[in-house]
Amino acid sequence: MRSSPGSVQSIDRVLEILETLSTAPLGMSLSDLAAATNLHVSTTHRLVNVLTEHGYALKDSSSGKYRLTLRTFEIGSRVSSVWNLLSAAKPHLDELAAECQEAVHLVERDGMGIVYLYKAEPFQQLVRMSSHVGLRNPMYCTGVGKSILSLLPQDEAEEIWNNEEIQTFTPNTITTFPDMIREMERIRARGYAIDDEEHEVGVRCIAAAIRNWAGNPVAAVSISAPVSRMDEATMQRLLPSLLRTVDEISRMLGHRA
Amino acid sequence: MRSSPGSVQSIDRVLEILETLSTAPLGMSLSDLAAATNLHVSTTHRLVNVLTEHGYALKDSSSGKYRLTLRTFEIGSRVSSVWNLLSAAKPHLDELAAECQEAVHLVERDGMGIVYLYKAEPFQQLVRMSSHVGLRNPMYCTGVGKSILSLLPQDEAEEIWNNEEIQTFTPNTITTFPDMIREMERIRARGYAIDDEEHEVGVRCIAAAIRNWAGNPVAAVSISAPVSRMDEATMQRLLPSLLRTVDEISRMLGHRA
DNA sequence: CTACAAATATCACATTATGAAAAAGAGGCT
DNA sequence: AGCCTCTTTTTCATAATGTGATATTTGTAG
Repeated sequence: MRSSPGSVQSIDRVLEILETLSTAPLGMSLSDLAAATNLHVSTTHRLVNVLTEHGYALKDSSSGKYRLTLRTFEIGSRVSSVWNLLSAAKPHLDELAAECQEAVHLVERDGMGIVYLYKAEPFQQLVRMSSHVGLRNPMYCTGVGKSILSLLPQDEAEEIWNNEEIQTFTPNTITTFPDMIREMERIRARGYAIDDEEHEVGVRCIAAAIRNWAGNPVAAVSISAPVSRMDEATMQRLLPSLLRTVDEISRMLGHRA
Repeated sequence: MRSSPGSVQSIDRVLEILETLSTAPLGMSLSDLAAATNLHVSTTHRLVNVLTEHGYALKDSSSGKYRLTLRTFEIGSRVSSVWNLLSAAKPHLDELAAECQEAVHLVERDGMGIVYLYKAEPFQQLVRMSSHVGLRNPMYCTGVGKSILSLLPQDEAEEIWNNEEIQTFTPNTITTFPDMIREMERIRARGYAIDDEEHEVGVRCIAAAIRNWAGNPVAAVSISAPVSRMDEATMQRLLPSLLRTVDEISRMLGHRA
């Protein structure tokens, strides 16, 4: 009896182990791992050993705990879209960050969410921001996400909305679909999105989408700053640079306006 | 009959599929994938579907080819050592790159090799260099690798050497162990390593190791440049900054001199 | 419309993964 | 030391699981 069409027990389990290990910065003992995954110790041992033999995990000789090696990092960096986007975008993003003297983010759409691919920060601008390369966030609560969402076909946007577990991160978070539809119209009308403390209190950002050769919004760029430094006037001042940057990157991906 | 102790066929196979897909920037059709992995189409289909259902791969609707999503990128970025090192090192590396106006690399040791974690480049300094974040290289042919190797216990260094398939990348590549032992002594004596076109013709670099709380050389930093810009005088000029940088990072990891 | 190729689904079979139980290690306490 | 407890590793009989030949569907080109 197979649980669902196209499911292989041992693989389901080993992937769960991989993901569990990835969230344990200090590593996990075999029994921790078995407890966390609800697998028998014996089974866990066998599976984590397979990961070890393939170089994905190792057993720290001093602590005796299992943790991930850089193998997943290596493979993750090879994902083609990372390459394509980063090589096209990096110089532009560094330039934008230097020009604005604020943190600049590049994200790519991945399924129902977005993943941060790059973060350019001006020197010593040490504002604590929860974003970092590799982080996955939903679309509805971030400037970058909303800018992408607004350019998708309505049914696709709705599907993404419905698949998301809507959380109220701050008082400003958009939590109903009608509100989001109005927001998406505003974004399309002005050509950029604003995240006004919708995900993190105290952080405001402006964002715009990058389009590929087919015109699809595959990625986005944002400029983020504490509200104190990001008032209406500042946003208007930074906007042209942001829009120029996403245009230049879009063109490098083959987009024709 | 199990092929080797601690081996699970379906997992071995799915990992091979994952790795194969990671090297195919344009994606692969099911039959391509089956051919590349020597698996039956039917089996390949089942396994790649498991990856798809877990969000690691997707089937591009226009081309019909399978490729990896950003899931591995996401998980790879969570690997704890990446976090620890990068957060400690990033500002120092950016500063070093700005100061030297040359490309700066941060690598971490992973098993028998090194993996590039970060690359800081001064503006518009577009020299083609094969290195990029996520790349894995052997130790014997890179400055960063040699600087780490030189601080390992002799038996460990020898084990790494023996496990490596030694390739002659350039006329300067060190290809015999006695030569490497002498080189390691030189590196220990002066406190830094030089890669004098040993991996790539035309690229010279200076490198030094980062030590953790236990004194182990877990990572390294290098400054790379075309030979034309990296003569003896330049190296002597850049060295203090490099050594100061690795010292600062080592201290942040708890190393006491 | 037909033919061919590629992708997906089905299913009987035995190979393969499973987990109980036993063995081997690693500390901790008297 | 020696004993006890907890954790990790190995073993092995069992049947549940993954396998791949075959069938079906889908897609593409002539």
